[in-house]
Amino acid sequence: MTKTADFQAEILTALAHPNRIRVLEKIRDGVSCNCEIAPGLDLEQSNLSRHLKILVNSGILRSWKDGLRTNYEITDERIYDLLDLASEIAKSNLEKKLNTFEVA
Amino acid sequence: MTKTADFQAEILTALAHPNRIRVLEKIRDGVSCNCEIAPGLDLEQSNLSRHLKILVNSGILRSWKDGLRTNYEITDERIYDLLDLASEIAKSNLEKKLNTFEVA
DNA sequence: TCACTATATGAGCAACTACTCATAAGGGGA
DNA sequence: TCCCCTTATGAGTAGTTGCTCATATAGTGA
Repeated sequence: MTKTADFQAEILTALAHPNRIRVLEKIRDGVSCNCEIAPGLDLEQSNLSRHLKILVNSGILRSWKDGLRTNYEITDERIYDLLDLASEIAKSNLEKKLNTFEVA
Repeated sequence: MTKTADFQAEILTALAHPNRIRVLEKIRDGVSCNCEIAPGLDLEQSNLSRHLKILVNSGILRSWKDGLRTNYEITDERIYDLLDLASEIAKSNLEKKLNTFEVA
């Protein structure tokens, strides 16, 4: 009874949303408080708050309060490696589709 | 307007299910037909068929017919690297949780 | 041809997700 | 103290997902 797949799926599920990926890219650039993450994402404040909560609950982010602000930090830099890999794979996928289109 | 995040999320969404991860682990050691993937997974035939379809539609698997059988093959070996990374990250996450438990 | 086998798909469903609007919680400064 | 600011949460909802049962499709061999 492999439970590994369940744990892997938990991480991947938390990552599998475009807005959460964008949030992580923002945090990657050193930004850390909620209010700095928001600009450019076009998300309702409550919606962003929930996405962040999902990332914290899954163990991908760590958060702490600093006065009014809540700050966020990645817990494991390998998350970025994973996202980069996903990006490369997605790119190859698209290139393959393009090729079959041109050949057809 | 970053669309990259959408493509990344597409791949990750396809991977983010324990049963699909188990399917991919089965396929990992080579080409496989539906009937070889099924044993041990405890999935309804129709359910397995739908999971496979999701993996094909997302470009993760390639499929072809051979008589009655349908065979499946990974399109990009880096998918396995991604799954391995997810597994390592998940493991560290659990270890961290365990530590905070012991310290508390 | 007919029966058998392997896979795919239609329909229905409970559960879940992402979202929005409205409100609550709680710190900071005048 | 009172008001303002930032973040979190309750409630409601449309859309999606994963699953099951039943049926359809299509290749194979007698």
